[in-house]
Amino acid sequence: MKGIRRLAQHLNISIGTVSRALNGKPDVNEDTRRRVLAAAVELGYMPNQAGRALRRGSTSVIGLMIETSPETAANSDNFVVGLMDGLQSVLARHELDLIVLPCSSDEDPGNYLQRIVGRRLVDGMILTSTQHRDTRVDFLARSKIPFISLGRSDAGDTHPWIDLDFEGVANRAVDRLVTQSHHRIAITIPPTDINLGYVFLDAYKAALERHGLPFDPELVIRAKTSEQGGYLAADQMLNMPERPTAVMLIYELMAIGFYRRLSEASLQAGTDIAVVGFRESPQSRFLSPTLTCFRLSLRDLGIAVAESLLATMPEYQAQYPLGEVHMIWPMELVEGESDALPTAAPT
Amino acid sequence: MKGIRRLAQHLNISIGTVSRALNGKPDVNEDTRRRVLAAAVELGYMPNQAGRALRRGSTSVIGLMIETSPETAANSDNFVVGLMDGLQSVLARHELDLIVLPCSSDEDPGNYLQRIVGRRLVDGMILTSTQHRDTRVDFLARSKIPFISLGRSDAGDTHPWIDLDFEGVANRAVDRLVTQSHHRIAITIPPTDINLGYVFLDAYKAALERHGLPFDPELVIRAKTSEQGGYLAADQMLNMPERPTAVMLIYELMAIGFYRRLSEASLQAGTDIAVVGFRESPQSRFLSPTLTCFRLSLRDLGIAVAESLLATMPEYQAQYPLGEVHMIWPMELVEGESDALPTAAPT
DNA sequence: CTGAAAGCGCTTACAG
DNA sequence: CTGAAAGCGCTTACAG
Repeated sequence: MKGIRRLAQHLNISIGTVSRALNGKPDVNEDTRRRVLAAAVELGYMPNQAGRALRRGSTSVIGLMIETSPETAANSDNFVVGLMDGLQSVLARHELDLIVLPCSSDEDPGNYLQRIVGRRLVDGMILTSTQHRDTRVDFLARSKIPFISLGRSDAGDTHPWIDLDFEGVANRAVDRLVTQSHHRIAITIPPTDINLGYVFLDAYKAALERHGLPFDPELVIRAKTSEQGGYLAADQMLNMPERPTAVMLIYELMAIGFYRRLSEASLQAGTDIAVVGFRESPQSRFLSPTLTCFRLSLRDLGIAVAESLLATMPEYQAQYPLGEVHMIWPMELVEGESDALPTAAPT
Repeated sequence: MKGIRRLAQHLNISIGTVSRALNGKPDVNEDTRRRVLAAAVELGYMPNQAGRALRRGSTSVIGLMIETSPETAANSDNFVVGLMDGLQSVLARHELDLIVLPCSSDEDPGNYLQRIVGRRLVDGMILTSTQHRDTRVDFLARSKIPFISLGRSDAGDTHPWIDLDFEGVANRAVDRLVTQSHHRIAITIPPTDINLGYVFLDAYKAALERHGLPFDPELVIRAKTSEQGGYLAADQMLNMPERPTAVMLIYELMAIGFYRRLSEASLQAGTDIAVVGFRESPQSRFLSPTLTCFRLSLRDLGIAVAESLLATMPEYQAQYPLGEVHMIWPMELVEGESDALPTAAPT
């Protein structure tokens, strides 16, 4: 005898009553409920997930899909782990559990997701590393499972998403650099099909145009979003016939490699070339020079993502009347030393 | 009509035969099997996890528990994400899925684990951030669920574990520094009860003793395993009346903050103070000066962890006859510039 | 080789 | 307020 049956036998009542007591149903004698709850703790009873999910038709589990290929591992994980606490703080209100679903580099993300969703492992999904053309989005929309993506895709506003304010970042970075008299401003974008690369590039072009600056495709450097990518980006820039005087890095960790390459050329960020990073991180504050970048609260973002997901789930949408969320998450400029040119470069 | 029933109806055969065909049972007509497999793909059928798990009594899911408090998030995640690909490469052989179970900072890790295991969400568990006195280990041992911990605990060899070679690292680091004529060698250890702090400290003491150097408790600096922790550790060292000439940092990211504080004092690692980091990471290679540290393959470690876990599971142990694994994972010295003192300090 | 049936551990209408 | 029973979607002895 095990599970709820054992508990019921121990108390000498039916399993139905035990279940009702445990699940907080109203029509249970208060004394019975107390006895059941006490016995559950005493015997360490936990309802079997499979039995419960099968009967209920839902799992009370929300999945967060990440990719674990060595490249993405190096970047996005810090970001994603930072989100989790915020996500869980919302989900915990409703006794929903968060599980992270890592798609290995051996498996196609689309297939992986199909397996997870097809098996009904989760009630809702959160996607990360959204691609420009992302088949996962189409699949989830077709399969009617509640989901939200962290990042837009070319599917536009046909599904819930929250994305970082790449436009704002590009605008303010370019404004700031132009004010410092820079007019050859490079950017790095990821070499993959991740959507943020597209968004950032467009925003950069628009910002240049606003300032009447020409767009030079040579100044768009495709580089891995890693320390090494930063190193190689710096290398590429140093070898340009007409060297840019400023650069915007799309990932904060790239700054470490970028700085390294500069130092090998006896150059320094801030003094010899202006560098603006993307997301503020512990690293950015302790690098020398400190990195000018943009701040956001990962916890608050996690909370917003979770609430926006719940807003699409029938059982919870009354509590989160947000509709289908399409949201740009603001980021705040943090001034560092990396673009503080003491004397503005002459135009 | 849905699930396996729909598939069976579509093919006009019984659900039993469908199940047997899908699960590769031998007593199925090959033609029938082909038709079933084709129809499953066509209709996008995936067996419902709850139904399958309930019937089988096992989930085919392995859990990897991590902690998502802001502090641990900053460190261990890079490490853990790096493991995942190796873990999955082994688990995939047996159609086992890896899920990551993040314990939020609001919840007690022991309670969290009890909930997960009690609900039978997974067939086996991998623990990380093993504490010196780790109640999770005791709980898992009592509940008879297969598990392995990444890191030893004070429970000793009563359960499977794989741990990094802190002893070897401490030995080689001290040897190397002593050869460079250092005799005041500091170390940092985490301010928490995580077991690696204990192991590292013991190994450090033993290494000093081997060289006939006195142990000075003042040289053991408790510092957060973060950039900021590194910064504060450097600060503390600089203010010591008798300043250490070398330091071993227990986490690689601490070097960034450590370097920053040195640069604020117009000092440099390698020239003014020898720094040895712990695990090699992309950062360590791109810092200036590059960090002397120790290399390991996270993928291979992940493979070893997964295989050692399977070795404890009845269905798989014949394929992985490793017994109960207690394993120290070797690490290889990577020479950097951070402890390359051009002129040895006089004794 | 295939089908009919039992049963995994729950939750929840339904009777009483 | 409680109990007995049905049934969620599977897998697997058991018959044939």
